[in-house]
Amino acid sequence: MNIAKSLGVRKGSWTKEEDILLRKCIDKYGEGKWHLVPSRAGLNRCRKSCRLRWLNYLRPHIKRGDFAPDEIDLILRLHKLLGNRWSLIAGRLPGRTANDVKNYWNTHLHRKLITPPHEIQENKYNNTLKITESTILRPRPRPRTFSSANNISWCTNNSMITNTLDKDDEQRNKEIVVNICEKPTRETTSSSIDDDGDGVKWWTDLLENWKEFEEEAAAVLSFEEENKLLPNLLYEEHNSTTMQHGENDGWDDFSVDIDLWNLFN
DNA sequence: AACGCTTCCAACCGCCCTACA
DNA sequence: GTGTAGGGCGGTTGGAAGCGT
Repeated sequence: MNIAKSLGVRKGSWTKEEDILLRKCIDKYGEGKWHLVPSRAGLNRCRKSCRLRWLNYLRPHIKRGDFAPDEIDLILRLHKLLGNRWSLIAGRLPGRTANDVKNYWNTHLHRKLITPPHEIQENKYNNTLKITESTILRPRPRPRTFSSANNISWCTNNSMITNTLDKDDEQRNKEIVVNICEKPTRETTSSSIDDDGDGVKWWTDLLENWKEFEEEAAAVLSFEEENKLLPNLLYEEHNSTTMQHGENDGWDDFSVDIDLWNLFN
């Protein structure tokens, strides 16, 4: 049963007046205590609706408009590393919200990744996804978040990574290892992007070299298996971050706080 | 101009995690 | 240990806007 409906809570698009009321309320009381926000602000909205409106639209410094090539590149790389953990990905893109990133992925990048480049070219004006057995994506296990750095122990053995995952997940985890070990340079990244100004070449290369990726990843994985290096690598990356408590500067809510940016540079 | 189809994105939904009683 | 409430997340939806015919 829909509680919102049963209580007569307003739904749908927000009006300017509602935005003003919500903004005033947050200015006055600060973020948090969302259950109190509707009454404090005088809004006939549920707490979740208020929170979402603030986080995705009203919060200061939110960037709107097209994604820059650098941002697209970062999204592609982070998605390869993290999967659909939009809040983590958005945390690495100043001014972008998880919803923005998710929407951008679903409307622009996802389709490109699952449609071969020549088909995109051919279907320039009608490149909708053909639903076939091979293009239907199975749902993934819901990603878990970890509340403290102590939980870095999740990677103390490789079995955790592959336990509950399907084949796609295993593939992605191989890629994680490749990413960590190779640390692709910024120069190669930028030049790939600049080739077409659209960030397309990077993933085209990835698709073309998929076999190589697989082979390298398999080799690295078996090496890891023998030497148990992955946990140490991650742990060192984690410890190498020198940020003091409270200095996260917007890089919030990344419990397994590997410095991802460093991984890419 | 009108219609139908597609794309985009703001907002909602349901679930999970954590804290606390 | 159990139940509950609040916060947060990813997946999905619905309507507006854009586009082609």
